[in-house]
Amino acid sequence: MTVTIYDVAREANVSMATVSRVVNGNPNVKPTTRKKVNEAISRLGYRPNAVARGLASKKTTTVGVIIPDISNSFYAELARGIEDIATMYKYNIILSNSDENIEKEITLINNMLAKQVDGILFIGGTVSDVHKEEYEKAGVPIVLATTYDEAKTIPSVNINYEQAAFDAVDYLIKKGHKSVAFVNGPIENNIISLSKLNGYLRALQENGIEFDENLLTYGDHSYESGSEAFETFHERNITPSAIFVASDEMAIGVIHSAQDHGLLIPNNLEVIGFDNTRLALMVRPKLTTVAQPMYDIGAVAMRLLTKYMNKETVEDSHVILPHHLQIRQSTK
Amino acid sequence: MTVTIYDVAREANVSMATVSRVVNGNPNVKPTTRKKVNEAISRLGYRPNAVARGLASKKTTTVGVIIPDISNSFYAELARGIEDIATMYKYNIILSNSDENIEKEITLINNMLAKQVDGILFIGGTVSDVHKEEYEKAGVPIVLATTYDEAKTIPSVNINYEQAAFDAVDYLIKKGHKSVAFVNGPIENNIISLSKLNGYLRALQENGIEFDENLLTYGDHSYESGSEAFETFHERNITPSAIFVASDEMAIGVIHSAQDHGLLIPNNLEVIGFDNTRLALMVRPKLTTVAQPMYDIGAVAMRLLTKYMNKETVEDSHVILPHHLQIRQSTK
DNA sequence: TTGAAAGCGCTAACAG
DNA sequence: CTGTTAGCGCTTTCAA
Repeated sequence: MTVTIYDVAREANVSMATVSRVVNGNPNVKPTTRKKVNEAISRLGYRPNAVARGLASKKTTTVGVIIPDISNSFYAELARGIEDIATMYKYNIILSNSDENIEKEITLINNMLAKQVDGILFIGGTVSDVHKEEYEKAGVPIVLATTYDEAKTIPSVNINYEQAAFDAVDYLIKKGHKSVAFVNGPIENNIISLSKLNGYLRALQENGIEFDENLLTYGDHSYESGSEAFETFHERNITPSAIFVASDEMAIGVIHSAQDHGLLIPNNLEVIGFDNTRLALMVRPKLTTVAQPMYDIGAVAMRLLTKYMNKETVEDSHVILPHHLQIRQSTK
Repeated sequence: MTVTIYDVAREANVSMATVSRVVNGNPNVKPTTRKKVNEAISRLGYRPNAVARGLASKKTTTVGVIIPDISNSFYAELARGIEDIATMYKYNIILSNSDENIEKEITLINNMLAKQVDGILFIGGTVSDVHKEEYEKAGVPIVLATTYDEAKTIPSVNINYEQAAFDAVDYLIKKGHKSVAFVNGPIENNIISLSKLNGYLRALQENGIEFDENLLTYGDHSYESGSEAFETFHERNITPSAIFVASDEMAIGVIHSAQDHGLLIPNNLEVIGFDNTRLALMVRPKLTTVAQPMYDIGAVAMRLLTKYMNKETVEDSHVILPHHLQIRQSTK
């Protein structure tokens, strides 16, 4: 039923080794022989069995991608970058959602390792000691994206989140705002949210503004939690003139909630989001936001992983991609 | 270096067959033996090699998913449904983007087949005769989602797109609109867009309204193309009082463009979108739209595929999931 | 330039 | 209940 390398060998009157050589593009094959084999291959409709190949060669040309949630447009964009580069380098991707749940993550890592992936891309989430242990005994290269381990021992691709948050808040303060609120993402166990917080704090400090904890609240990056965040400020009886929000979707929630309270954006309230997802352009007023090159982060991370998998020497194992403040209509 | 089933067998003083049995949960193992083996396994940190297993058993517990574009939130949501069910049934997913490009699709199918996937999920795109040929010689089950083949020989999961479009347009007409415009998606080679067009046409006909080709235009489902579509109507010097748009993102483009022309939504113009993506709730006015259960389509398609892979009998190979008109603020 | 042969790590009869 | 023995389809020395 299935045609194997033996069938081709017989059909072409050569040994299976020769067939293997032509299939793998080994140059040590006489052109005549190569032609003969290729003809046999197409005549029989032979398709090399990647599983057998993987077993024999110990390479599967498959990488595991652990991503928090593919239905989140931020990660979806990242995934596209990963996949495009993977395809370019002839790798396939096994994609799994972790929901940033440590147990799931560990299970996924083990599952992927069992499938003999040649490398793993770990997106978002926190890198705990448990992860590190797994990675050490993994025996395949790992690259992190939009996250990093505290000790920075694992290669990673990120932007400078601290600086990015600083830039946004500093911009607001420099425009004269004295009370800039901040709606951050979940901070427990999240090194990225922590960095953003640090950037916020530093911007206050460098501008001689004292930190007011009433101006800080948290959401889960959803639109709804953005609305709730604004309500929280409202209930606290504080009316910031500017709000920096840790993601676009939440920022839009904040804006709509503010508008429901009769505020005009940006005249009564200026808002800056984070990520620069497609969403930022699809709302009115268009959202001013910290632009993060999501596709590129995925692409660069995958490229980095290919280097490790090919045992190329890597000059920079901790890539920081540029970010910028994309000014639009939610700020004056 | 890597610990194999042999190492475990030696460590536990049993044969490799016995180890294989306990690893695979075969009941024919004396509890004492099982315990002994399990201890050896954890002592050695043994992890079964799925590639070797796949070669021997001819099952990889991996399915291929061909999707137009994972960065598109519609497909991303669908992918999440697929992945969740796949995980539930212990399958992994190899995910690849096709951009609805036939050549890529064929390449992907062959690549996945080479990797010995146990089944394939084909999302969106057109199912041509070329596809069918590939599928026939594939030897593994295929399920289509948000598309179907003309002859309906391949199992599929969809909503009734014709009826869905009809419902939206009929709703508009019944409200008194005499000229309802339609911004459709690309129609060449796209059976779904075609169905929507048929639904639009039928709604006109059943309500005794003559079709006016000036009221019909096309976009590529992007926000920008939605804006352009409205401009097209404007240039044609026609001012529909209601527009049905084949996707939410385009609908929002239409709305913003209309607003830029001074129109009030929904007072001067009513708009209905399609899909009910998260987006529909994140704009003001909130978008009235045809709700399509994206997650469920993915989930059901994956479930259907598992049935075929397990050779279960399937009662209904062409699943039609329910849709409904979600009324919000972009209609009166 | 080609072939023979030994695995890769596991499953699955078949015996016992 | 357990062990023996063939492969699964391919890559990869090693010889020739």
